[in-house]
Amino acid sequence: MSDPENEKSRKNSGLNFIESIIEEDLFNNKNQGRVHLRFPPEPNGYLHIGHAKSICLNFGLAKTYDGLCNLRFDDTNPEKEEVEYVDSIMEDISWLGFEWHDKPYYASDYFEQLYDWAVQLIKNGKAYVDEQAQEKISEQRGVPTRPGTESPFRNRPPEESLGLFARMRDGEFENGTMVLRAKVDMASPNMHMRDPIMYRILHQHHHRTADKWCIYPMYDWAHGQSDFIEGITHSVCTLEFELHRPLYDWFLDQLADERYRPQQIEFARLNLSYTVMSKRKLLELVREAYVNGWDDPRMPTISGLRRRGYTPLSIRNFADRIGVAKRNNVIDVGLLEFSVREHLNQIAPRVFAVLDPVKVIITNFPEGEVEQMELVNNPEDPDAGSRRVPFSREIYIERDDFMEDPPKKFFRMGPGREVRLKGAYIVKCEDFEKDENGRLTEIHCSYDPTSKSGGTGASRKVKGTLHWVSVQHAIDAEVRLYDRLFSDEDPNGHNDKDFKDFINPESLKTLTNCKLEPSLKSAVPEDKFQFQRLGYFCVDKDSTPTQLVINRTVPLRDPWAKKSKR
RNA sequence: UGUCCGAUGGUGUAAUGGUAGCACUGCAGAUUUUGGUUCUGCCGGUCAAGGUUCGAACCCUUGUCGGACAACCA
Repeated sequence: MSDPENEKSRKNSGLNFIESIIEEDLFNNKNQGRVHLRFPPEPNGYLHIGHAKSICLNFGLAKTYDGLCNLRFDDTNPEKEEVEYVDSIMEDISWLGFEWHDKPYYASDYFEQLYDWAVQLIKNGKAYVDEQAQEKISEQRGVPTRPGTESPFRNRPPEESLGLFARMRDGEFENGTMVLRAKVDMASPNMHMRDPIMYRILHQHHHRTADKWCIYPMYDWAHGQSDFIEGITHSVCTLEFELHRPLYDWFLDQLADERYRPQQIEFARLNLSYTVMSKRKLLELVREAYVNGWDDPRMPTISGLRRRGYTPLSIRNFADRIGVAKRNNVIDVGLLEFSVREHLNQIAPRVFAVLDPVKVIITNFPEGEVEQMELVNNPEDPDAGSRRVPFSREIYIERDDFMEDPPKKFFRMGPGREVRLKGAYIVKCEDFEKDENGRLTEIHCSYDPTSKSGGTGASRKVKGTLHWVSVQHAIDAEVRLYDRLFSDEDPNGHNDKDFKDFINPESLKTLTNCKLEPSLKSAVPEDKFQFQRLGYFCVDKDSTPTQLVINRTVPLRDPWAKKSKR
């Protein structure tokens, strides 16, 4: 874990409900006082901010209770899973700043053990092979309000099931012709207890076990037993598995005794406003090219946030702040933005960048002269030092920083108005030029030579301070401005519409004529800056040695923009 | 008309029978060579009704509302 000093001090208030459970268990010396968690992703997609909540929870719990946390790939469905995803998941967890215990674990490593246990269940009359068609089984399962009916194969002799199960494994049967079912209770009000399927036949290559298996265990059978094998004490998952818990416990009843037994605990998943969070929907955005890949900076994926310029600490702080509970929640995406700003404010060097440049000529400044202005790199960090920024007769300022007919509260440049060029001189607008379309092309100013930063005339009050870049020293860049991907707070919340109907057409604006101060020349991908007065930005991996490409992570808070919009 | 889970300011989350607090947001002000940061203040909440109790957000009852469950997905 990097930079623990910056980490928010843990728990100045009460415990969350999972911490309460763990402390209670510790007090009772349950499981010999061990605390062992696990993060169990299915490698069928990229990790997103919702997973980050779970990662921070599980690894964080292990850390605070001096326990362990495994990374376990829940790879029991070869139809959807790929090594590409395994790799990205490991990269993302490491990047977030967590280390898994020992090595990456895989549910697929337990296939043999799971098979043996399944055989044991059959022998004990707790499981049977069902030869009915899928539709038949589904029909017999009934509905939540009505009990199901038993399969005609339910009470076949264990020897018969044993033989069939072995032949299933040997590949004698086609996909979908047979399943192994647990014999629980077809009349249970809990659908998951109505003789759930433990194994299905799937003649499918697996990314780790290759073609060794043609039967694969279902989630309910694989997951709890994997926890059991790994010695997991607290199996933390999301709310939708609540109804699975009786089955989780039922399977464990067949194998475990009171000396050690993992416990499933469910918490409410993260929902973010203006965002979709399901892997299926994110996949859809990628496949249908609404975004440019899983790591598109507009994606709520960890890799997208990384490319956007988020830091691991900012995400961890976010996870701390949102808390953990069982009620459904929607977190304002603004809280995530607050968390990056908070961290970037501490660490990001300030630089000058003009995104929409307009030329200013300082008419009384000597032609050909260049002054090196000393600028502080980060007022929040005295150790960040300072740098020299060249100033000359022609500079760029932001088009937005000039108004021909400004309102009284506009503290920037306008005809006859004085503004300070940050770190340089106070200038006064004497004149401006426009083209035939009325578009501003050039501003003429005079400067006060005594007003140089630090000089005698510099202390006088001037309403506005602008950033600037010297024309002859400027480097060009492409800057990508991102906005939320969806224009609706809850893109999933409309029964009559698809979430993609709410994609924000302005979620990406590309600016190609941006001017940066020369110190940015050596910047490399993932370098982060505050473009003074604009926001936090980072260098994108699309940059080339001759062309910088820069992403806007998040704009600065801007009360003026908010006010002037009204 | 089943089972399970949940309900505290706009959004989250604490208080575990004893002053409803914190964060984000919003609003107002101070500081500021970033309309940033920082600082100060303000607005704003226990789903409802009964019950237990000296005392209830917390315990009990009933109701209301919301969510989850009917893949050979996880």
